[in-house]
Formats: sequence, structure tokens, C-alpha cells
Amino acid sequence: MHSRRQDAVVSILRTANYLGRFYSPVFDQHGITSQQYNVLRILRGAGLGGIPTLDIAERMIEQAPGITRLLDRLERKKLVRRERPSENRRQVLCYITKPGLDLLRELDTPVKNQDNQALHRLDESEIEELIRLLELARGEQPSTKHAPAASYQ
Amino acid sequence: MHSRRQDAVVSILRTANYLGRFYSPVFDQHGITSQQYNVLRILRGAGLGGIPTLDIAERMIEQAPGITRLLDRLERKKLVRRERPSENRRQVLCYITKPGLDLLRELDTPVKNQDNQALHRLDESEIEELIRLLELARGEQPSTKHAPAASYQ
DNA sequence: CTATAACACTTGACAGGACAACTATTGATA
DNA sequence: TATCAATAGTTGTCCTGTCAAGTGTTATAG
Repeated sequence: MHSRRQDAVVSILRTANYLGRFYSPVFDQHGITSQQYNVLRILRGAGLGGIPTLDIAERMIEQAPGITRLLDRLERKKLVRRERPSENRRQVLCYITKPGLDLLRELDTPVKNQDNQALHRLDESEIEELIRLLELARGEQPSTKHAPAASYQ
Repeated sequence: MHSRRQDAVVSILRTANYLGRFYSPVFDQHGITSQQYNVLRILRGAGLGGIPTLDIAERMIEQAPGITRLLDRLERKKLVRRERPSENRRQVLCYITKPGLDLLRELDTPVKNQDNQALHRLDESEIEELIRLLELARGEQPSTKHAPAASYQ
């Protein structure tokens, strides 16, 4: 009836929830959400060349419609700029603005603080083991060392 | 700059996301969502006495407003019944209906199947270790054996 | 016994994720 | 070159989650 495997599933979901709440005060204080922060980080990473809308969606593991509207909100806050280049009028290139970069810089330290405090009960080897088990859980090949993610999600 | 602790956080979030997508087809096929399923399970667990709205919210680790509206939708589908008892007209007791119980019974097998397939790459000792590490991650005292959760979340 | 606090929600407004359907471009094919 | 398919987004709708503010009900204190 009741399996440990199911307990593990529940535990993963609860922990994700817990972590969301752990980080959210940092973003709240600056008037953005964690998802908006992630998009801004992706845009900062993309640099001056900008990045098409759907490429952002891909890096976020999210569906396109959400990204369009999330960008709408960031644009309203002047943190992001979008333009449809005349060479290829199908896609929409997205750029982070100066105020966007400023906001990210303000957030760098507090976010890093949260990163360091998160999971503080786990030591280094436990962190590695957790990463390995979660990769297995997602059906991925466990890797000894990971390429850096675009952002914290 | 970039820490393994942060990788672990990202990994937890991604895995939760992955699991959500893993289970959702089962619920989709029966016209409910995973959250609605969770509430129905809680109501089934509560039995004939019913359970107040906020008690459901508590077990779901969710805010009250979401539960009120979720119950509205379940009531529209006739899967749930609510009443304000005359002894204490402040609270609203929620009950699962016959159709609600029938739906849960239909879902029992497919959900159990998903439970068994989820995390199939992990063996028993890895499941135990994962549970332990996640409890630590949430800052809880690791427990050798857990009380069964009300539902999969 | 009446004002006030505490309780148990409910409502409104907004961000986010998901799906389906639609629009506008561009590329490919006949 | 006219047509059709593929690409890249956008719009509409729905469910969920959160916060703030409001309603009705019961308990408490003066």
C-alpha cells in the first residue's frame, strides 16, 4: 500500500517547496519573483546579442506562453527590452536593460548568501551524494561534475 | 561564485518539476489535477466526520485562499460537499462525495503504478539515503521511519 | 451586556505554469 | 510563383499559489 519510494517523491516535492519559500524573501524585497530573477540572469548571460524568447523558455524548462507574459511584466518594469529584428521578423530578441543589470547586481550578494545558507545541514560529500541521487531520480546519467546552470533554477 | 550547494538546490527544483510532469498524465486522464487529487485523498482520510477547510490547507502546506477556490472547483464537479454546521458556524466542514470516492478508487491503481515506476533507477538503500538527505535539507531531524503522508504531496 | 479580539474563512488582484488555438514570417516545393 | 509547411510567438482560458483586505461568527474582558 504505502511505499518508501512514494515517501521519497513526497519528500522531493516538499523540499522544493521549502526551498522556494527560503529564497522568496530576497526577491520579494526587490519587487521581483524568483522566475523573473531567473530570466534576468539568463538575459545577463546572453550579453549584448540578446536572446530569442523561446530560447529563454528552453533554459527555464517552461512553456512559451508563460515566458511571453513574464517578459511583458519585466518590460513594464523597464528591466527588459524587446525588439523584432528586420533580418528575421519571426523572432523577438530580448535584452536586459541598465536598470535590469543594476537590480541583478543588488541581488548578487543576498542571493549568494541564501545559496550558502541553503542546505547548510549537509556537508560536502552529502551534497555530492544528493546531486547524484537526484540525477538518477530524473533518469539522467550521473555526472561527476556539472556544467553550471544558467541560474538557481 | 558557483557552488555545488547551489547545484543541489537547482537539482531539487528540477527534480520536483520532473516528478510533477511524470504524474500529471494520470490525473489529466481523469479530469482532475494533482492538487485536487491530494485534497480528495485528505478528505477520504478524514472519513465521515468531514474536515474544516483550514485543516486541509495545513496538510497541503498551502495558503487558505487557494484551498477555498480549489474546493469550489471540486464542489462544482460534485466530488465534494461542504456545509456550515449550526454548532460552530465559523468553520466549513468538507466531505468527499460518493462520486469523489469512486474517482479515487479508479485512480488508486494507476497512481500506485506511477509510484512504483517513479525513481525506478534508485535501489532501496538509495531511496532511504535520499529521504534522509532531503530531511536534512529541510532542516528536519532525520527519522528512521516516517509516518505515512496524507498523499503523494 | 457590549465592545473587542480571535477565529475561520472568502474575495480581489496578481504572478505563474499548462494547453489549445491563432497570427505572422520565412522556407521549401511543385 | 503560388501553396503549403515549419518556425516563432501571442492570446485565451484554466488551475494554482500568494498577499492583503473584508465578512461573519464566537469567545473574552471590562
